[in-house]
Amino acid sequence: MRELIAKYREKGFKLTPQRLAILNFLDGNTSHPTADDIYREIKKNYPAVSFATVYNTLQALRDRGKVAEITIDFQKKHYDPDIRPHHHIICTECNKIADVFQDYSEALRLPYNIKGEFQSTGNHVNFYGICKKCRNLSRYVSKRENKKRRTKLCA
Amino acid sequence: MRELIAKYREKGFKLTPQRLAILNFLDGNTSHPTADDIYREIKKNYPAVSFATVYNTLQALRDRGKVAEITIDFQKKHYDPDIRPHHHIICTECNKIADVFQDYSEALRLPYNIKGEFQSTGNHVNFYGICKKCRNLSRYVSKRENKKRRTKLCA
DNA sequence: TTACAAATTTAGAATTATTCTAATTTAGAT
DNA sequence: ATCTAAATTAGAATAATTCTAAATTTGTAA
Ligand SMILES: [Mn+2]
Ligand SMILES: [Mn+2]
Ligand SMILES: [Zn+2]
Ligand SMILES: [Zn+2]
Repeated sequence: MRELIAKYREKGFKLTPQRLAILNFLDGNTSHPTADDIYREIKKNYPAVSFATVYNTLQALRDRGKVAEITIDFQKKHYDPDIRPHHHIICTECNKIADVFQDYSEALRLPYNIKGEFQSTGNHVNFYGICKKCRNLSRYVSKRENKKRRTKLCA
Repeated sequence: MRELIAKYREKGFKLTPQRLAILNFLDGNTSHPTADDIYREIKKNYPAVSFATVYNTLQALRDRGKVAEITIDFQKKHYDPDIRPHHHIICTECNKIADVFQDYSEALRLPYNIKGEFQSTGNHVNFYGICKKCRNLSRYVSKRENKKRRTKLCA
């Protein structure tokens, strides 16, 4: 945490109590929170905190490459304080997200027709699945609203 | 197109002129349009068409597994009338999206720790890159707003 | 054909996530 | 202690999407 502070103080990143709370919440967090998740958490200790502050801080961190936004949820952005390259798996029942640390770059070669059109700079894999908890629940629950499940282009 | 109509008429899917226009626009379309793209296109021939109709139709198609939504753009949903399993590459400069038809499932094995927690049902790869057009442009344009580029968890 | 119920269309309001604004406060430097 | 740039705040603005309720249309069956 000490180092965190030092790390951010450079580059005119002012450290306010609100920001420290946000930084602290994010540090080592593997839950991929949304802005709202963060807001509700920070509000516990800083009841006057504003939504704008959360967004401002996230933008500041994002612009400095300290958090990543992940494209996995249709409704809202999720933030990831772990900026090491990695992938994600999301439970299609409860939307729980987990990290997948594994480099597939070697295997993810683009087909020739694409290589002519695009110069690839990176890749990110979204895995879909059912988490353990939901798998157990589904024993007792009839598979309702199956038709409403989104069509995913899953391989 | 004849078959398209027959295909949708089953299951109480009523075919209105507006829907036919949408179906027609989507049929074989590889541009991954947003709801707004579709709306603006349909409006050319049906100036009175409503946004709600576009969304309603997309929902109906989605619920019947006839179009997929793709998670690649932070701002809005893109729709894909091609529901064969495939992946995408997006230009980080102009957001152009292209299809990547290649099955990487064999290589995309989950690490053991995840296998215990999730039962995987599918995967989707987002590639990032620069398209040919933007690559050429960038010769003449200074690399502005480089700092504002989002941190992507690219491998 | 005609009649009809159920599905669809529509304008506009509502909702939700995110960004912007402008006045006030605060952090960090001197 | 002073000062300025940066950060905070409430609330308004924006943008994508969904909802509502009344009017219209479709497909079907008499
Ligand atoms: Mn992660
Ligand atoms: Mn596609
Ligand atoms: Zn789950
Ligand atoms: Zn491009």
